[in-house]
Amino acid sequence: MQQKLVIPQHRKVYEILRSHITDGVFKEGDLLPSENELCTVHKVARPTIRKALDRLANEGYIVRHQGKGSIVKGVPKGVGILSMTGTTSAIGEDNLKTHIIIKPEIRNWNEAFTFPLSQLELESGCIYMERLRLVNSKPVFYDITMIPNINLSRFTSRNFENKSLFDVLRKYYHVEVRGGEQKLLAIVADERLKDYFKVGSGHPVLQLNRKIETSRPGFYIYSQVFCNTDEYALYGSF
Amino acid sequence: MQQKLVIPQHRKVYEILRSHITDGVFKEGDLLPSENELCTVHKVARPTIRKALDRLANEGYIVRHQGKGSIVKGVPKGVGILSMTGTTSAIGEDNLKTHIIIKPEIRNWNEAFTFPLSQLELESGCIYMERLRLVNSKPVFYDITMIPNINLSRFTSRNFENKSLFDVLRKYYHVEVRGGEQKLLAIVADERLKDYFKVGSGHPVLQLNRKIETSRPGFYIYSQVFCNTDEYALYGSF
DNA sequence: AAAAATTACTTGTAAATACAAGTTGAATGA
DNA sequence: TCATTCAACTTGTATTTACAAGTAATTTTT
Repeated sequence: MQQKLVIPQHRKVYEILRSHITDGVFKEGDLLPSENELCTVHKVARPTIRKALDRLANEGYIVRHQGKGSIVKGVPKGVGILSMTGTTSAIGEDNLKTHIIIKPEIRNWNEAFTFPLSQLELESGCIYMERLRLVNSKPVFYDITMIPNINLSRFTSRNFENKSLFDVLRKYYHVEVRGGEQKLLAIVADERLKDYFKVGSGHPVLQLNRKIETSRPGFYIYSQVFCNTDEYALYGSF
Repeated sequence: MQQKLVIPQHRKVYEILRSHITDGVFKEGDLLPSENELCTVHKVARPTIRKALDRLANEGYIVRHQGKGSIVKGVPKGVGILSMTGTTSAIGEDNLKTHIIIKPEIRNWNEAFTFPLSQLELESGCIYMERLRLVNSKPVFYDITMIPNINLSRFTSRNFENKSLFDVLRKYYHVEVRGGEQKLLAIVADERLKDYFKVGSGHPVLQLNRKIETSRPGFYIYSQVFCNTDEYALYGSF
């Protein structure tokens, strides 16, 4: 089966306007050309233009005001760790340092935190690693990552110091992250976390259990992240 | 200024179909009546029906297939509280009971948790309420909600027991939630939380500070939610 | 000069019409 | 019987037309 090769007009207009916003041709606060102007420019009828604008408004690129016009709101703002895949993409590389606690090694697994595993995943074994992440030299994240050992040759011999795991997967294994699910809870630091985060007894810690979908069907990445939110609260937008 | 009293047809149709899905009249997997059938039933033209269906599809209630029809997908539940606006939409009405701790009342405010306030918001005062949410008869959420007192006539006299705040805002005030931002952290239960959640000293609690955007420009809802994640972890997909 | 009305825009809603394109099952043919 | 064709659906795209309603600046009136 072929790709749909005819791209509808309203989609073309959407793509054009969208790129004009992301590229800065239209900046935040700007008034978009009126619907009728856009009609003549793109040589389509108003409902077609409106369909494109509907989508832009829906995605947060613009806000429309009856009687005034459509005002550019800019690119929908950055998503924090709660809707992102890795720590690096949320915090940024500059302030983030990584200590490898346990280098990637092949293990058996029985379960991935609270997520059930498929037969194939169980049989393949997992690549296990533990990392401590420092934000501005302070330990904030401690994460355990488990990846099914499927088609990842020489993975355990790669170096992950100060590198994004997901960049490696994308670059060398063509595995792209698509989304995922996560469970959040608050716990009390155990001995290990007290040691890593250098905190006292009874210290609250935020825990995330995540199952991350990839572009490879049936290939999931499991990770468990512990956060010390004393100084850095987790941020997310939706 | 008056409320907008004329509700557009496409909106009415949307509300009807949506409630039919949430109430189980249409169940998951069901085939919705065809667009033309819906036209005759609701006595409107097809573009009007399509606009209602567009929104339902966009919000994940239905999936449309060219040549086949629109298939009901159910209440978009995949998204938990982390990407949703209220507790009700994440947990579902059935298992959720609400105790009003402080009924909506008008107050002054100096700050909204960690979020800065605009001049207008400060001058308008806020509607303040506190609620305890029970999931399967166990206290799990305790939330403080602050809403700017702008154009919300008779709001404080409404009843919010076991009702979704956001449904009320949508239905009676045409305020729709667009998105928002939130900060998450883990804390130790204070005396108040220990009392509400019936937990002992040193109990970890998950705290969310949220600023929620609405369809009204400049109108934000602020809420602070405390969760006892002992039995129910917060769930989210991205 | 200040208030009110007008006018010329803007977006919002709604209908009627037409055809394209995907799906399905029944009728038709070999 | 089996495969093909066809007809009758479905949703998708697009135009044209019309009017409602909000906004803002201009003009007129007071």
